[in-house]
Amino acid sequence: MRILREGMGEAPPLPGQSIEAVRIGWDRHIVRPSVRTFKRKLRERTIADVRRRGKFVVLPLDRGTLLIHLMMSGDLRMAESSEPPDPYAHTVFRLRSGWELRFSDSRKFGRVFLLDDPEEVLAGIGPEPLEADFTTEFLADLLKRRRRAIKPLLLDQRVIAGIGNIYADEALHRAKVHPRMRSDQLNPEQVEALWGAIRFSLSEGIKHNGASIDWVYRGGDFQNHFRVHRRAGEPCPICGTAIERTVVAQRGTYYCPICQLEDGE
DNA sequence: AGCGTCACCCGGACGC
DNA sequence: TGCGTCCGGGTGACGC
Repeated sequence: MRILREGMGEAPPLPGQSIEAVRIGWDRHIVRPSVRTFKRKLRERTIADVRRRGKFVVLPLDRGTLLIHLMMSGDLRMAESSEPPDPYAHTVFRLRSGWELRFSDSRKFGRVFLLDDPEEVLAGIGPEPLEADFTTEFLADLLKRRRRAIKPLLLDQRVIAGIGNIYADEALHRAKVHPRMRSDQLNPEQVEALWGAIRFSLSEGIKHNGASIDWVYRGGDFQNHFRVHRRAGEPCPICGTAIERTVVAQRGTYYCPICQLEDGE
């Protein structure tokens, strides 16, 4: 996990930083415990590590664990206390070092948990698709045991961790699988292709520091590498056909009507 | 089990 | 120019 630094110079590593105080500008950022307890408990705790599990940023402390879900407009960055305030930094961890960890979130959808045991929240999340144990056989078995449209399945965090709308669209296009195709209908070649496509798309996103869509700049530029997502009307990079937009499970869905045939074998 | 719908939030795009 | 309205992103609650 990399925490971007705003402005010039290098931010100190987060592990080892101790929290002096927390400022909360939007109470509903804090899911639990209550804002009051959250602030009190965090004072003088030390951040021990920076990890990721699914879409959560995981900050193990000397006692307890912070979980932060950025949703789509959230952003974590380090800034010195003297730097101009960020009007969207609704939750700010002031550190003893004079630095701040700012959770900026213009649309206020993000959420923060302080838990004694992070498994209270993380236990329900599916396997990590970039881990070695996420094999094609594992994916094949998982898809075979369910009968639902492949795209909502990929988005279901209980099934596989960390795939969002962008990555589902990109992976399905790369694997040439129609977003509405039933998961148990994919043939072995399609499963193999999807396995690679999921891992490739997520790795690309990480390599590019994620995507910045709309006006919400989050440091990354993966949006410049989308093949289909948000590209309705533009040519498919494989066959040149115009990319189409449809809605699958209430989510905007972009696909190539030629490469990703609904009943295509 | 899995689908549809709604709520949450707000900047930008669009229409008048 | 200044309004009003709609959209979308991830998730959870709720009803079927």
